[in-house]
Amino acid sequence: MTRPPPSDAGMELDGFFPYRLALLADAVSRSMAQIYAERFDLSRDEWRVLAALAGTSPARTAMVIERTTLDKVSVSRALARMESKGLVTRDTDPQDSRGRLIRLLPAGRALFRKIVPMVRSREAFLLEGLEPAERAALDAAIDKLLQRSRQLARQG
Amino acid sequence: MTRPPPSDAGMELDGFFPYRLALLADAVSRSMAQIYAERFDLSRDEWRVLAALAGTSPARTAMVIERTTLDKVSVSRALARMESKGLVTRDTDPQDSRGRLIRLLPAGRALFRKIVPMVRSREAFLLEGLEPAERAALDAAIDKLLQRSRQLARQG
DNA sequence: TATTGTTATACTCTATAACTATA
DNA sequence: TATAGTTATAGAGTATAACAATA
Repeated sequence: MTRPPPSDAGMELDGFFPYRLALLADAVSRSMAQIYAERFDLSRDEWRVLAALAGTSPARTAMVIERTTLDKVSVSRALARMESKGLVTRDTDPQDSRGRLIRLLPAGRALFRKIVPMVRSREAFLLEGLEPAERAALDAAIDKLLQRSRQLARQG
Repeated sequence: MTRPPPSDAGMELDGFFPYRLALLADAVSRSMAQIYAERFDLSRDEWRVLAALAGTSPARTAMVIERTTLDKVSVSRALARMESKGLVTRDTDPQDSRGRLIRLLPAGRALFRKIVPMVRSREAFLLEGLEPAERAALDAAIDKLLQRSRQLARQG
Protein backbone atom coordinates (compact mmCIF):
# COMPACT_ATOMS: atom_id res chain seq x y z
CA MET A 1 0.00 0.00 0.00
CA THR A 2 1.26 3.45 -0.81
CA ARG A 3 0.31 6.40 1.28
CA PRO A 4 -1.03 9.62 -0.07
CA PRO A 5 1.65 12.32 -0.07
CA PRO A 6 1.53 14.64 2.93
CA SER A 7 -0.60 17.63 2.10
CA ASP A 8 2.27 20.07 2.40
CA ALA A 9 4.66 18.13 0.20
CA GLY A 10 4.10 20.85 -2.33
CA MET A 11 1.22 20.78 -4.64
CA GLU A 12 2.35 20.23 -8.17
CA LEU A 13 0.30 22.74 -10.08
CA ASP A 14 1.06 20.85 -13.28
CA GLY A 15 -0.92 17.94 -11.99
CA PHE A 16 -3.78 19.94 -10.54
CA PHE A 17 -6.75 19.54 -12.79
CA PRO A 18 -8.24 23.04 -12.37
CA TYR A 19 -4.87 24.57 -13.19
CA ARG A 20 -4.39 22.47 -16.30
CA LEU A 21 -7.90 23.24 -17.40
CA ALA A 22 -7.40 26.97 -16.88
CA LEU A 23 -4.23 26.96 -18.98
CA LEU A 24 -5.96 25.04 -21.74
CA ALA A 25 -9.05 27.24 -21.80
CA ASP A 26 -6.88 30.33 -21.89
CA ALA A 27 -4.81 29.06 -24.80
CA VAL A 28 -7.87 27.93 -26.75
CA SER A 29 -9.65 31.18 -26.06
CA ARG A 30 -6.66 33.17 -27.28
CA SER A 31 -6.37 31.14 -30.44
CA MET A 32 -10.02 31.88 -31.24
CA ALA A 33 -9.84 35.53 -30.22
CA GLN A 34 -7.10 36.00 -32.79
CA ILE A 35 -9.86 35.59 -35.36
CA TYR A 36 -12.83 37.50 -34.02
CA ALA A 37 -10.95 40.09 -31.99
CA GLU A 38 -7.73 40.81 -33.82
CA ARG A 39 -8.98 40.36 -37.36
CA PHE A 40 -12.55 41.55 -36.97
CA ASP A 41 -12.46 43.79 -33.93
CA LEU A 42 -15.18 41.99 -31.98
CA SER A 43 -15.07 41.39 -28.26
CA ARG A 44 -15.75 37.88 -27.03
CA ASP A 45 -19.21 38.98 -25.92
CA GLU A 46 -19.96 40.57 -29.30
CA TRP A 47 -18.86 37.39 -31.02
CA ARG A 48 -21.13 35.28 -28.84
CA VAL A 49 -24.07 37.58 -29.41
CA LEU A 50 -23.43 37.51 -33.15
CA ALA A 51 -23.41 33.72 -33.14
CA ALA A 52 -26.62 33.60 -31.14
CA LEU A 53 -28.35 36.00 -33.51
CA ALA A 54 -27.18 34.22 -36.63
CA GLY A 55 -29.32 31.29 -35.56
CA THR A 56 -32.44 33.30 -34.76
CA SER A 57 -32.95 36.84 -35.88
CA PRO A 58 -34.93 38.75 -34.87
CA ALA A 59 -34.59 37.70 -31.27
CA ARG A 60 -35.68 39.21 -28.00
CA THR A 61 -32.83 40.38 -25.79
CA ALA A 62 -33.83 37.82 -23.19
CA MET A 63 -33.26 35.06 -25.74
CA VAL A 64 -29.80 36.39 -26.53
CA ILE A 65 -28.99 36.39 -22.84
CA GLU A 66 -30.13 32.81 -22.51
CA ARG A 67 -28.27 31.56 -25.56
CA THR A 68 -24.98 33.23 -24.76
CA THR A 69 -24.92 32.65 -20.99
CA LEU A 70 -23.93 36.28 -20.61
CA ASP A 71 -25.63 38.56 -18.13
CA LYS A 72 -27.99 41.32 -19.16
CA VAL A 73 -25.46 44.08 -18.64
CA SER A 74 -22.87 42.43 -20.88
CA VAL A 75 -25.46 41.76 -23.55
CA SER A 76 -26.83 45.28 -23.39
CA ARG A 77 -23.36 46.72 -23.86
CA ALA A 78 -22.36 44.29 -26.57
CA LEU A 79 -25.55 45.10 -28.47
CA ALA A 80 -25.00 48.84 -28.11
CA ARG A 81 -21.55 48.50 -29.64
CA MET A 82 -22.85 46.23 -32.37
CA GLU A 83 -25.59 48.72 -33.20
CA SER A 84 -23.06 51.51 -33.48
CA LYS A 85 -21.03 49.33 -35.84
CA GLY A 86 -24.07 48.76 -38.01
CA LEU A 87 -24.28 45.04 -37.29
CA VAL A 88 -27.73 44.98 -35.65
CA THR A 89 -30.81 47.07 -35.03
CA ARG A 90 -32.71 47.23 -31.76
CA ASP A 91 -36.41 47.97 -32.09
CA THR A 92 -39.02 48.04 -29.39
CA ASP A 93 -40.78 44.72 -29.15
CA PRO A 94 -44.41 45.41 -30.14
CA GLN A 95 -45.56 42.52 -27.96
CA ASP A 96 -43.96 43.91 -24.81
CA SER A 97 -42.62 47.38 -25.09
CA ARG A 98 -40.24 46.91 -22.19
CA GLY A 99 -38.29 44.52 -24.38
CA ARG A 100 -36.47 44.88 -27.65
CA LEU A 101 -36.26 42.92 -30.83
CA ILE A 102 -32.74 42.52 -32.08
CA ARG A 103 -32.30 42.14 -35.79
CA LEU A 104 -29.10 41.09 -37.50
CA LEU A 105 -28.34 43.46 -40.37
CA PRO A 106 -26.80 42.24 -43.63
CA ALA A 107 -23.43 43.58 -42.51
CA GLY A 108 -23.73 41.54 -39.33
CA ARG A 109 -24.63 38.39 -41.21
CA ALA A 110 -21.83 38.95 -43.69
CA LEU A 111 -19.35 39.36 -40.87
CA PHE A 112 -20.60 36.18 -39.24
CA ARG A 113 -20.22 34.28 -42.51
CA LYS A 114 -16.64 35.41 -42.76
CA ILE A 115 -15.76 34.41 -39.24
CA VAL A 116 -17.47 31.03 -38.97
CA PRO A 117 -15.30 29.03 -41.37
CA MET A 118 -12.20 30.44 -39.78
CA VAL A 119 -13.10 29.51 -36.21
CA ARG A 120 -14.53 26.19 -37.34
CA SER A 121 -11.29 25.41 -39.05
CA ARG A 122 -9.34 26.20 -35.93
CA GLU A 123 -11.69 24.09 -33.87
CA ALA A 124 -11.21 21.23 -36.33
CA PHE A 125 -7.44 21.60 -36.15
CA LEU A 126 -7.55 21.33 -32.39
CA LEU A 127 -9.76 18.27 -32.33
CA GLU A 128 -7.99 16.48 -35.16
CA GLY A 129 -5.22 15.77 -32.72
CA LEU A 130 -7.47 13.45 -30.73
CA GLU A 131 -8.41 9.83 -31.27
CA PRO A 132 -12.15 9.40 -31.86
CA ALA A 133 -12.51 7.63 -28.53
CA GLU A 134 -10.58 10.36 -26.78
CA ARG A 135 -12.77 12.93 -28.35
CA ALA A 136 -15.95 11.18 -27.26
CA ALA A 137 -14.60 10.84 -23.74
CA LEU A 138 -13.65 14.48 -23.69
CA ASP A 139 -17.10 15.50 -24.75
CA ALA A 140 -18.77 13.38 -22.12
CA ALA A 141 -16.30 14.52 -19.50
CA ILE A 142 -16.97 18.18 -20.19
CA ASP A 143 -20.68 17.72 -19.59
CA LYS A 144 -20.20 15.82 -16.38
CA LEU A 145 -17.57 18.19 -15.05
CA LEU A 146 -19.68 21.20 -15.88
CA GLN A 147 -22.56 19.82 -13.87
CA ARG A 148 -20.39 18.96 -10.91
CA SER A 149 -18.50 22.24 -10.88
CA ARG A 150 -21.74 24.17 -10.98
CA GLN A 151 -23.00 22.09 -8.12
CA LEU A 152 -19.91 23.03 -6.11
CA ALA A 153 -20.19 26.69 -7.00
CA ARG A 154 -23.86 26.73 -6.00
CA GLN A 155 -23.36 25.18 -2.62
CA GLY A 156 -20.51 27.58 -1.83
CA MET B 1 -23.71 11.09 -47.96
CA THR B 2 -24.73 14.00 -45.84
CA ARG B 3 -23.51 17.47 -46.56
CA PRO B 4 -21.98 19.74 -44.02
CA PRO B 5 -24.47 22.35 -42.84
CA PRO B 6 -24.16 25.70 -44.62
CA SER B 7 -21.84 27.91 -42.67
CA ASP B 8 -24.51 30.49 -41.93
CA ALA B 9 -27.07 28.03 -40.64
CA GLY B 10 -26.34 29.43 -37.23
CA MET B 11 -23.53 28.24 -35.20
CA GLU B 12 -24.74 26.38 -32.18
CA LEU B 13 -22.54 27.73 -29.46
CA ASP B 14 -23.51 24.76 -27.31
CA GLY B 15 -21.72 22.49 -29.72
CA PHE B 16 -18.70 24.70 -30.25
CA PHE B 17 -15.78 23.23 -28.41
CA PRO B 18 -14.05 26.47 -27.39
CA TYR B 19 -17.31 27.77 -25.96
CA ARG B 20 -17.99 24.62 -23.96
CA LEU B 21 -14.44 24.63 -22.69
CA ALA B 22 -14.69 28.27 -21.65
CA LEU B 23 -17.87 27.62 -19.68
CA LEU B 24 -16.32 24.63 -17.99
CA ALA B 25 -13.10 26.38 -17.08
CA ASP B 26 -15.04 29.32 -15.71
CA ALA B 27 -17.24 27.10 -13.54
CA VAL B 28 -14.29 25.06 -12.27
CA SER B 29 -12.29 28.18 -11.60
CA ARG B 30 -15.13 29.70 -9.62
CA SER B 31 -15.63 26.58 -7.58
CA MET B 32 -11.94 26.67 -6.58
CA ALA B 33 -11.87 30.42 -6.02
CA GLN B 34 -14.60 29.99 -3.45
CA ILE B 35 -11.92 28.36 -1.33
CA TYR B 36 -8.80 30.43 -1.79
CA ALA B 37 -10.45 33.76 -2.57
CA GLU B 38 -13.64 33.89 -0.56
CA ARG B 39 -12.50 31.95 2.48
CA PHE B 40 -8.85 32.93 2.55
CA ASP B 41 -8.73 36.21 0.68
CA LEU B 42 -6.10 35.18 -1.85
CA SER B 43 -6.20 36.17 -5.50
CA ARG B 44 -5.74 33.42 -8.06
CA ASP B 45 -2.19 34.62 -8.64
CA GLU B 46 -1.38 34.63 -4.94
CA TRP B 47 -2.75 31.12 -4.65
CA ARG B 48 -0.57 29.93 -7.52
CA VAL B 49 2.51 31.58 -6.09
CA LEU B 50 1.80 30.04 -2.71
CA ALA B 51 1.50 26.60 -4.28
CA ALA B 52 4.74 27.09 -6.18
CA LEU B 53 6.58 28.18 -3.06
CA ALA B 54 5.25 25.36 -0.93
CA GLY B 55 7.19 22.99 -3.15
CA THR B 56 10.45 24.92 -3.06
CA SER B 57 11.19 27.64 -0.59
CA PRO B 58 13.30 29.66 -0.75
CA ALA B 59 12.98 30.20 -4.46
CA ARG B 60 14.23 32.83 -6.84
CA THR B 61 11.51 34.99 -8.34
CA ALA B 62 12.37 33.65 -11.77
CA MET B 63 11.56 30.16 -10.56
CA VAL B 64 8.20 31.27 -9.26
CA ILE B 65 7.46 32.84 -12.63
CA GLU B 66 8.35 29.65 -14.40
CA ARG B 67 6.34 27.39 -12.13
CA THR B 68 3.18 29.46 -12.15
CA THR B 69 3.15 30.45 -15.82
CA LEU B 70 2.42 34.00 -14.67
CA ASP B 71 4.35 36.95 -16.00
CA LYS B 72 6.87 38.87 -13.95
CA VAL B 73 4.51 41.78 -13.30
CA SER B 74 1.80 39.55 -11.88
CA VAL B 75 4.28 37.67 -9.75
CA SER B 76 5.89 40.83 -8.47
CA ARG B 77 2.51 42.21 -7.41
CA ALA B 78 1.30 38.95 -5.93
CA LEU B 79 4.51 38.70 -3.89
CA ALA B 80 4.22 42.28 -2.70
CA ARG B 81 0.72 41.59 -1.39
CA MET B 82 1.83 38.33 0.15
CA GLU B 83 4.70 40.05 1.88
CA SER B 84 2.36 42.67 3.33
CA LYS B 85 0.15 39.86 4.62
CA GLY B 86 3.11 38.25 6.32
CA LEU B 87 3.08 35.14 4.14
CA VAL B 88 6.53 35.51 2.58
CA THR B 89 9.76 37.46 2.85
CA ARG B 90 11.73 38.81 -0.07
CA ASP B 91 15.46 39.08 0.50
CA THR B 92 18.12 40.06 -1.94
CA ASP B 93 19.70 37.02 -3.51
CA PRO B 94 23.33 37.01 -2.32
CA GLN B 95 24.35 35.21 -5.51
CA ASP B 96 22.93 37.89 -7.80
CA SER B 97 21.77 41.02 -6.10
CA ARG B 98 19.44 41.93 -8.94
CA GLY B 99 17.29 38.99 -7.95
CA ARG B 100 15.40 38.08 -4.82
CA LEU B 101 14.99 35.02 -2.73
CA ILE B 102 11.43 34.39 -1.72
CA ARG B 103 10.89 32.56 1.51
CA LEU B 104 7.60 31.14 2.65
CA LEU B 105 6.94 32.17 6.24
CA PRO B 106 5.27 29.84 8.75
CA ALA B 107 2.02 31.76 8.30
CA GLY B 108 2.25 31.16 4.55
CA ARG B 109 2.89 27.48 4.99
CA ALA B 110 0.09 27.17 7.51
CA LEU B 111 -2.29 28.88 5.12
CA PHE B 112 -1.23 26.56 2.34
CA ARG B 113 -1.82 23.53 4.54
CA LYS B 114 -5.31 24.71 5.29
CA ILE B 115 -6.21 25.29 1.66
CA VAL B 116 -4.72 22.21 0.00
CA PRO B 117 -7.05 19.57 1.38
CA MET B 118 -10.05 21.71 0.55
CA VAL B 119 -9.14 22.27 -3.08
CA ARG B 120 -7.95 18.69 -3.42
CA SER B 121 -11.26 17.50 -2.13
CA ARG B 122 -13.11 19.65 -4.63
CA GLU B 123 -10.86 18.40 -7.40
CA ALA B 124 -11.59 14.82 -6.32
CA PHE B 125 -15.33 15.48 -6.27
CA LEU B 126 -15.17 16.77 -9.83
CA LEU B 127 -13.16 13.86 -11.15
CA GLU B 128 -15.09 11.20 -9.28
CA GLY B 129 -17.86 11.74 -11.75
CA LEU B 130 -15.72 10.28 -14.53
CA GLU B 131 -15.04 6.69 -15.51
CA PRO B 132 -11.34 5.83 -15.19
CA ALA B 133 -11.06 5.54 -18.97
CA GLU B 134 -12.77 8.86 -19.42
CA ARG B 135 -10.42 10.43 -16.98
CA ALA B 136 -7.36 9.07 -18.72
CA ALA B 137 -8.68 10.26 -22.05
CA LEU B 138 -9.40 13.68 -20.62
CA ASP B 139 -5.89 13.93 -19.31
CA ALA B 140 -4.34 12.96 -22.59
CA ALA B 141 -6.69 15.25 -24.48
CA ILE B 142 -5.79 18.25 -22.37
CA ASP B 143 -2.10 17.82 -23.16
CA LYS B 144 -2.68 17.43 -26.86
CA LEU B 145 -5.12 20.31 -27.06
CA LEU B 146 -2.82 22.57 -25.12
CA GLN B 147 0.00 21.93 -27.55
CA ARG B 148 -2.18 22.52 -30.58
CA SER B 149 -3.85 25.64 -29.25
CA ARG B 150 -0.48 27.13 -28.41
CA GLN B 151 0.67 26.31 -31.88
CA LEU B 152 -2.32 28.19 -33.29
CA ALA B 153 -1.78 31.14 -30.99
CA ARG B 154 1.89 31.33 -31.94
CA GLN B 155 1.33 31.36 -35.65
CA GLY B 156 -1.39 34.00 -35.35
C1' DT C 1 -44.83 45.07 -7.39
C1' DA C 2 -42.16 42.69 -10.74
C1' DT C 3 -39.66 42.68 -15.07
C1' DT C 4 -36.79 44.51 -19.14
C1' DG C 5 -33.11 46.65 -20.29
C1' DT C 6 -29.87 50.70 -19.46
C1' DT C 7 -26.64 53.39 -16.90
C1' DA C 8 -23.38 54.24 -13.09
C1' DT C 9 -19.79 52.93 -10.09
C1' DA C 10 -16.09 50.77 -8.31
C1' DC C 11 -13.01 47.19 -8.72
C1' DT C 12 -10.06 43.82 -10.74
C1' DC C 13 -7.26 42.14 -14.62
C1' DT C 14 -4.35 42.59 -18.48
C1' DA C 15 -0.89 44.41 -21.56
C1' DT C 16 2.78 47.29 -22.41
C1' DA C 17 6.31 50.20 -21.54
C1' DA C 18 9.41 52.70 -18.69
C1' DC C 19 12.37 52.52 -14.99
C1' DT C 20 16.10 51.11 -11.17
C1' DA C 21 19.69 48.38 -9.88
C1' DT C 22 22.69 45.32 -10.85
C1' DA C 23 25.54 42.15 -14.06
C1' DT D 1 24.26 46.09 -23.21
C1' DA D 2 21.43 42.77 -21.04
C1' DT D 3 18.78 41.00 -17.12
C1' DA D 4 15.78 40.93 -12.59
C1' DG D 5 12.35 42.89 -10.78
C1' DT D 6 9.37 47.10 -9.88
C1' DT D 7 6.35 50.82 -10.97
C1' DA D 8 3.22 53.42 -14.06
C1' DT D 9 -0.49 53.77 -17.17
C1' DA D 10 -4.22 52.83 -19.84
C1' DG D 11 -7.60 49.75 -21.35
C1' DA D 12 -10.76 45.85 -20.85
C1' DG D 13 -13.55 43.10 -18.25
C1' DT D 14 -16.61 42.11 -13.91
C1' DA D 15 -19.93 42.72 -10.23
C1' DT D 16 -23.41 45.20 -8.12
C1' DA D 17 -26.70 48.42 -7.53
C1' DA D 18 -29.71 52.01 -9.00
C1' DC D 19 -32.73 53.52 -12.39
C1' DA D 20 -36.63 54.39 -16.12
C1' DA D 21 -40.16 52.47 -18.60
C1' DT D 22 -43.56 49.17 -18.84
C1' DA D 23 -46.31 45.16 -17.29
